[in-house]
Amino acid sequence: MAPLNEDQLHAIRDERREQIIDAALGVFARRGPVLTKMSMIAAAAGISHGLLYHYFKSKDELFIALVREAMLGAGGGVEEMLGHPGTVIDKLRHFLHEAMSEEARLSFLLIHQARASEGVPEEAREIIKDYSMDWFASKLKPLFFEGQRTGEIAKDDADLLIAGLLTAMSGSMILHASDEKNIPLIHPDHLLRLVLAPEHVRPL
Amino acid sequence: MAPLNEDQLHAIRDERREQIIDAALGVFARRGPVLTKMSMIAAAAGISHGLLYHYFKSKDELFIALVREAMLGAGGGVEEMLGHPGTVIDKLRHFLHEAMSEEARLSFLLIHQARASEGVPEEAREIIKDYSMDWFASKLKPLFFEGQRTGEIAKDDADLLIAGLLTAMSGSMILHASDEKNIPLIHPDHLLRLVLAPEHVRPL
Amino acid sequence: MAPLNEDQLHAIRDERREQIIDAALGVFARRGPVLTKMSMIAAAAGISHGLLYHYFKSKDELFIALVREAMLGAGGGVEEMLGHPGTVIDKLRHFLHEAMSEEARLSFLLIHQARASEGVPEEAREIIKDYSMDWFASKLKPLFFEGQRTGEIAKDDADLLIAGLLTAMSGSMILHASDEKNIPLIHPDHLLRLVLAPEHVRPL
Amino acid sequence: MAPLNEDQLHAIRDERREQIIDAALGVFARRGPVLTKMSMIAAAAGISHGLLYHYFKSKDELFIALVREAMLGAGGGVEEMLGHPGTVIDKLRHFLHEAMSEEARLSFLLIHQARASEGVPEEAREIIKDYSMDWFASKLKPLFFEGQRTGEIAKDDADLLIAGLLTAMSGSMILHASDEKNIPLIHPDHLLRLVLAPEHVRPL
DNA sequence: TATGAATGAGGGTTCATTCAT
DNA sequence: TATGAATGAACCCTCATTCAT
Repeated sequence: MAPLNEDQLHAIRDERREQIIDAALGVFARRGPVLTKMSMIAAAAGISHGLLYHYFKSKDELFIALVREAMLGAGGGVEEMLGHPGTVIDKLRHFLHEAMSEEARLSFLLIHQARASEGVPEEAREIIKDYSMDWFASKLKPLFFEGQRTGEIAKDDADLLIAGLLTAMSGSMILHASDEKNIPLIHPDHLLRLVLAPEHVRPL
Repeated sequence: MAPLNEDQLHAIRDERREQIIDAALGVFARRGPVLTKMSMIAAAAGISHGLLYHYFKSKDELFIALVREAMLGAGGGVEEMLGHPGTVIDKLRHFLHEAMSEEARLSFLLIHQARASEGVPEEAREIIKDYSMDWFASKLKPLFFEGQRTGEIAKDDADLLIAGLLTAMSGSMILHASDEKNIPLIHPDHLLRLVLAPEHVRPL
Repeated sequence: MAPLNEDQLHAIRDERREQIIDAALGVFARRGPVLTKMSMIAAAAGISHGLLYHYFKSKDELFIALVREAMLGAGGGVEEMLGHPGTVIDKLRHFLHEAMSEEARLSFLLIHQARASEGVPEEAREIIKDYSMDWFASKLKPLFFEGQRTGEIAKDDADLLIAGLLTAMSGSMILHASDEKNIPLIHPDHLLRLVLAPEHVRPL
Repeated sequence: MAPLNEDQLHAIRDERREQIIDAALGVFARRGPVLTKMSMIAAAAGISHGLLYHYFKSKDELFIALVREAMLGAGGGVEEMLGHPGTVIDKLRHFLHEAMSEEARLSFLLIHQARASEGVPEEAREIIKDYSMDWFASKLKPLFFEGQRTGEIAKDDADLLIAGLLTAMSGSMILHASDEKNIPLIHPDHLLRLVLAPEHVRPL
């Protein structure tokens, strides 16, 4: 019954924080900030709602922390993709598979919620503004230009291609995550067709 | 002196109803049923919140009425498309342009909200169940088969193609409707590429 | 299409007022002032709710007018009873039959509502205070004294006898008027037993 | 440091629940379910209205809980009376004293409200249907028959006697509980006279 | 650290009352 | 006189947040 020592407390603290963040990501991503109730997060994390407030000052702060983390992941994903070996198509395919993977999807949805929902705290808006669709686009543009040079990418306006690709991807993920479970996720290789030059389109 | 006559009252009622429905469609479509406050609809319609209840018994009833109307439009749009003259591609392009047009978009979003949101009244769920994505798919499938026969449509699994097309379209519209106004709507002709046979892909 | 002349308007006005008062008595008596909605009175009177306000400035004023009228009737009933021919028992039996008759009952209930309900306008309270149970008691007391002298009435404290008789009567009428329609009205001759000397008790 | 232990929490919960039930009984019994505002109960219990909802899901549920409890008491009271020692008159007098006692009166009024008021939740209606006036009557009838055999009870129709007794009692209690505090409760022994054979009537 | 009792602001809905016609 | 559209105060209920333990 000796009191826990400093390290043990620290360990508990970190573990709890992780629990909460995991739980909150799942709920916020699917429901958006307003429809997410603190009690849902507490239940998902297996703790009392009171305890949430020891780790995060408010719902807004928790949401902001999640958005911040998700943005790092998303930004990193793009960087990582650019370093992926292979052709432009290889890079893009890799990126799409990554972004739509089970683990990344929640972060993507969260960012969508932060972007599209009502009742998002101002600070969260600021964060995603820095990594907005424009930011993605600016990162992808050189890649698209190269793809157009090599003939892999369609010759249309690169901005439109990129925006189309990203919104179609996000949109499909959003719908797939909605309650109607029988809406399938669009296949990354199908998505790719939005931007491929015709001669590179392959059957699935 | 005399009270308003039958026609005048009718005119007022119809006008108000229209005002409310227009206002409510805009708010519901963007925010979903729970985040939509009756006061927002009232403000958008330029009336007091109390007056809403002269025209609709409850928020749920209003939402249901809107969904019902939107479903009529959506269902009709598909039928109309099938009767459109021209090739399979012509029909599809026509459909996409219609569905993504300024007027149709809100209805589409509303249906999305009814499908994907929390707090949707049971009756609204029933209505869209009849015209679910499956229903759309079943209508489009013969067209896709024909397109595959004529070589206009890619030879992949028709179900996947259809689901991909529809979710990409819906998703883009959702994102575009969100508050961040600089997210562009995907171009219908780009969407079409998701399903076209390569040799039919044309630059925008 | 000539405009109505003064007299016709007056006639209409009186008729409408009567309609409203009749309708309102029925509703107020059964439901009490707060649970009575102006729309119920309007419906019962067969007019629009707006028109009510041409005849009575407010719900309170209408209720007060009804209470005033009912109190007159109730007071008159007592006076009339005292002048009724016959023995003390005859007078009392006559009074009970009158008070519990179909026509008088609504007025009685209304007074009960004014006495017992929440949300009764102050002025209505004032009116019935003037004709409160004390007033009734003071009118009945000489009669009871006489009855005790003649041996018709039990020898107990007259105040208690009177209060018991009146509350039992009112109470039975209240329950009878409630929605559960199978609660029978107590028989006036049974009520009488509450106060009769034993040797005057007769089987029903 | 440590959270409250199981027992302490339980104690608080029970105490609060009791507080609320007591407060609610007083208000519901006097005002009926519709005129009772949750804020009144909260004020009477000395807590915030929000806290009410930690203990009872809704106003209806609280009312139903009270009715259920009151019916247990009322039903039990009748059974207990039948086992009371002494003559039929002794039993009845005991019953009347019990039913009109300070503690029992509020329950009686509550049941009256559940029977007679508007806006009573369906479930509450179901509960009292089982113990309706008919149920009381059926329990009392054998006793009255016996009393008529022994000559204690008047020879009139037993159903009418019972109904008269019960409604007079209820009615008096209702009036007595109303705000005008100077309406005295009818004396149980006076009530008894409604049903006694003349030779058993005694001065108070 | 951890719990859950407690509070109160805010949103849906009803209904008395006003007012244009 | 007569109608019903229109307003807004007040009530039920939810849920973010605080706090005693």
